[in-house]
Amino acid sequence: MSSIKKDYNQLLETLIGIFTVDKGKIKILLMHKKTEPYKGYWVLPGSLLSNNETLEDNITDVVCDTLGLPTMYIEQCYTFSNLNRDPDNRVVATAFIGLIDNITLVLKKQERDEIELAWFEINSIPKTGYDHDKIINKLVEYLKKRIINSNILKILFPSDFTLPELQKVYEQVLNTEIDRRNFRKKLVNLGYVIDTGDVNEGYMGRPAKLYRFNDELEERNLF
Amino acid sequence: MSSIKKDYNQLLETLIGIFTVDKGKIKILLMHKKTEPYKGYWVLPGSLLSNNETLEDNITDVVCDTLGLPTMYIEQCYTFSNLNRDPDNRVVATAFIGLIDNITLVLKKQERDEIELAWFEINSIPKTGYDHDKIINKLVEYLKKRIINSNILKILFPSDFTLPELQKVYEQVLNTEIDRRNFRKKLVNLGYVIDTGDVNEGYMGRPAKLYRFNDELEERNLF
DNA sequence: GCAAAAGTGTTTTCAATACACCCATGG
DNA sequence: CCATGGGTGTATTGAAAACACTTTTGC
Repeated sequence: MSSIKKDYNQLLETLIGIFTVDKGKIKILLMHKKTEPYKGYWVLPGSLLSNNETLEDNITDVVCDTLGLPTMYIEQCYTFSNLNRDPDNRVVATAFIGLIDNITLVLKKQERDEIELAWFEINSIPKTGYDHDKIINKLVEYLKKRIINSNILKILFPSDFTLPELQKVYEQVLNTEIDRRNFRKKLVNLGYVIDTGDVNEGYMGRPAKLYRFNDELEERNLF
Repeated sequence: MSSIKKDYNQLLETLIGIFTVDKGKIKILLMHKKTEPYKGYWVLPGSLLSNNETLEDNITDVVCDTLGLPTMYIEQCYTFSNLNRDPDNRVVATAFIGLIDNITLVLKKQERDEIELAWFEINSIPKTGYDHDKIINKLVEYLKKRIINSNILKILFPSDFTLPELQKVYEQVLNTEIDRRNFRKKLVNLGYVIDTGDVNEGYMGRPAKLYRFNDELEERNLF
């Protein structure tokens, strides 16, 4: 067995792209790297897999313990195995997406200072280390597909969102403009969202009504 | 570095579910295991990842060299990392799907005899070794989603298929019955398939017309 | 001529699209 | 009262769904 392990010996790491929506903009959480290699660049949070944990356990620990974030919805996306992803070792990386709504997030943040984290709009990714630009691209495309083909937006919008905000997300994902009246008709008339009766005051212009997703609705492609 | 490798030292393997469609039935290719553990059980083909290859290179070699099959369309699906997947070692497995049309397949098969392979309908999977039943399930679900959300059926039906055959595939994937007239209307009237002018003779009943997919059509959810 | 399987047309319903004006708030 | 952004209704088009009979072949 030990002879086998010499020829077949890779390191395995997890990486996570944590996404949220802030004022209708999809954002990803990146970490500022403080050590070489790629010191000063931005990278996806993650860690090496040890022998006594699953990939999912590992990435959950990264989110909760290392980043100090609340537990959140996580999905595995893709495993990257290019030979020179990491300049020092052969490291295979399994990448995840994590989703957290903006409200839950604000409540629990800022418990730790030794790690510098920042949110970036997915169209304005800063200079990244390793092959993380490629991985971020894949994660963003994966997220977009999932938003279109499933109802995971419920996770990013647990309650009390406005239709203009939701529409902006769909416009980013679909890369088109959507007619406001038709968007509203679709979501409200087909029963995907429910009027909470509250409105979103304190912004410019007429206050927007607040909605929540209808939980009883089956998963279906909306667009 | 070597101290790190002691704590973080996993084996990584690839596995592949190769799918085809035969007379409207979706089938998966499994391998009869000739050695312990799980001797006599059926498993997904695969191999351990060595240090100088990517997962994709590795699984392509399995398909072409080990199984003696033609190169085919391959997609990565999921990475399984449960601690006791393999009774002997900690092995993390990245699973792929491969798609091959029945015609190409028949032409190139049977070049090797030392490996026993067989096709199984996805609703009649035999007794499997390791956690491969769970992995097969995931691969089948992944394939179904991809069939619904993309146009990969073009790969399984490169040309000259009948609409009743294609309909059977959709019925398996969607787990519903589809009206023959509406199915035909949708695919033909909306330009997804094109009448080749040939027919499928030699079977019972009226011969079915042969179609091919319209290559110029954009990816879209049909159902 | 009978069994097996495939092809065909019409009507109704509902969602998709296109499009312009009015309303509520903050400053 | 004006700027900003949000809400609303109608008409048209096109696809989805429901539904029954006829055609071609093998035996």
